[in-house]
Amino acid sequence: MASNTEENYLKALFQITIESGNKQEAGTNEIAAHLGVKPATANDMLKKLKLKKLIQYEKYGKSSLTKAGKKIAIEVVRKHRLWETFLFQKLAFSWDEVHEVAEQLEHIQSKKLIDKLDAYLEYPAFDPHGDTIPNAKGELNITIKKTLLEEEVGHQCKMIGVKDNSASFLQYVNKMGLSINQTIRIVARQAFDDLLEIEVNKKISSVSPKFAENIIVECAICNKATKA
Amino acid sequence: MASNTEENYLKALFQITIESGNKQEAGTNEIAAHLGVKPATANDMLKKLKLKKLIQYEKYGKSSLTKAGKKIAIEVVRKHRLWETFLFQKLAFSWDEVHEVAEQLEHIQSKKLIDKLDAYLEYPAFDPHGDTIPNAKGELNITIKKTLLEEEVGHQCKMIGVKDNSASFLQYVNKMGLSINQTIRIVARQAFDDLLEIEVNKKISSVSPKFAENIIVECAICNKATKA
DNA sequence: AAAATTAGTTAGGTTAGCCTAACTTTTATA
DNA sequence: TATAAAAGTTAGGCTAACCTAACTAATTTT
Repeated sequence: MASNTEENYLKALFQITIESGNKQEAGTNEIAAHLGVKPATANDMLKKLKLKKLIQYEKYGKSSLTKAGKKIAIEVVRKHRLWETFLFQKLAFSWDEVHEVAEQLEHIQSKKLIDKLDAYLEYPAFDPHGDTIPNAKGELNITIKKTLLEEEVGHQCKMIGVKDNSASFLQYVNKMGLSINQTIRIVARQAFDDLLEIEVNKKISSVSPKFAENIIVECAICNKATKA
Repeated sequence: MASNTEENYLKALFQITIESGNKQEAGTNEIAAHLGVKPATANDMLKKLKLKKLIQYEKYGKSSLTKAGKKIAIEVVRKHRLWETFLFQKLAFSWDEVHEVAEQLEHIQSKKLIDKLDAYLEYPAFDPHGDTIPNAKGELNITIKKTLLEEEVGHQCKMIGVKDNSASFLQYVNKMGLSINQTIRIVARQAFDDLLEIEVNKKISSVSPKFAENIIVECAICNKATKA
C-alpha cells in the first residue's frame, strides 16, 4: 500500500509524463518543483519508489512509471476526478473550488467507496474541468478537450464543463439552454464579428467568442479523426 | 490546526468522557487503549495537547477537554456521522461498513464541504447507528438512543436506524412498513410471548423481541422526561 | 575543449508519531 | 499500614518526510 505522499509522487510523475507530454519521463528537479519540495527530498522518494518497483530510475537519469506505478497513479487520478464531479454536480461547488478539496479526498482508501461513488454519479466520462475520468479498470480514454471556440463548423459536440464559474456566467449558460452533456452543433462562424452560431435543442442562437472559450466541449468526430 | 492524530485523540477523549459516561475525565491508559497505542505514546500527545490548550492535564492526573478541545472533537464527530449518513443513504453502504470509511473521511478539512454535505442530506439528526449528529454550531442534542424493544407501551417513537444490516432483515423491515424517520406507536406488549404490538401508518402488527432489538428509535416523550 | 551553469546526489539534521524498557507514583489489598 | 498491583512517566530509539549545505555529474556556453 502506497502512502499519501507516495501517491502524490506517482500522480505528479503521471501528470508530467503520460498526460501533458510526449516524453515518457521526468527529471528529479521537475518532479520536486511540481510537488513544491526540494530536489533532495524528491531524490530520496525516487529511490524509495524504485525499490518498491513503482518507477524506473537510475542515478543521474530521468524517472518513469512502471506498470504497477502507473496503475496506482491512474487510480488516484480517477478518485480525484470522481470527487471533483461529485462536489460540482451534487454539492454545487464551483468549478474553481473543487480541486483543493479533491486533493484530500483522492487519498481515501476504499475501493468500494469509489466504485459506488462512480455508480452514484452514473459513470461520468469527464470531470468539471473537462478532463477524462479513468474507468474502474484503469482505462483512460484520451479525448481531445477543447473549448467551444475551437470547435469546427459543422461538427457536433457535447458540453462537458465550463471554465468560468461565476454566477452571472452560469446563469447566462443556463439561459442559452446549455448544461453538462448537452449536444451543441456549430452552425456557422461569422467572419465579420467572430460570433458563433450554435444549435442547441433545435434552437439556433449566437454567442460571443468570450462566451465560447468558457465552454468546454468534447467532439466525437474530432476524436475519431485523431485516432485514424 | 490540529493534525489527524491530534483530532483522533480529542475525539477519543470526547467519546470516553462526555458521551459514554458521567465522569468528565479519562486516564492515560484508557485513552491509549481506545486508540490502540501504548500509554507512553498517549502520554507524549497529552502533553502536547495541553500545551496547545486543547485539554486539561496534570502529571499523574486524568485528562479532560477544554472548550477549544471540545469544539474540535465535536466537529470531528459531526463530520464522521454526516459521512456515515451519506455512505448509508446515498451510496447504499450497509450499516456495518460505514464506520471504517468514515474514520478516514472525518479528517477532510473543508468547512464548506461539510456544511454543503449537511444540506445535501437535508440536515439529518441521526446517523445510521442512531447517534445524534451535532449541528453546524457544534450543538449536540443528547437524546436517548434505545431499541424498539426498550420503548415504553403507549409511547410514540421514531425509527432512526437499524442494528442488523443483512438483506433479509432489511427486507423484513421494509415489509413492516418501516423506514428511517417512520413514526411507531407501541400499542401493547404481550406478557405471554413477549411479542410487541406496534402501530405503523395506522396499521397494527406484531413483532418479535429479536426484531424489535434491531430497530433503533428515538422517543420525544422519554427525552422530555429525562430533561425535566 | 575549458569554464560556467544547471541538474542531481549525499550527508547530516528536524519533527511527528510511534515503540520498548525501566522507572515512579497512586491505588487497592492483605 | 505495608506491600503488591495498576497507572502513569521518562529516556532513548525508530521511520517517514521534510530540510540545508556541500558535493558531483551532465550540459551549455564561450
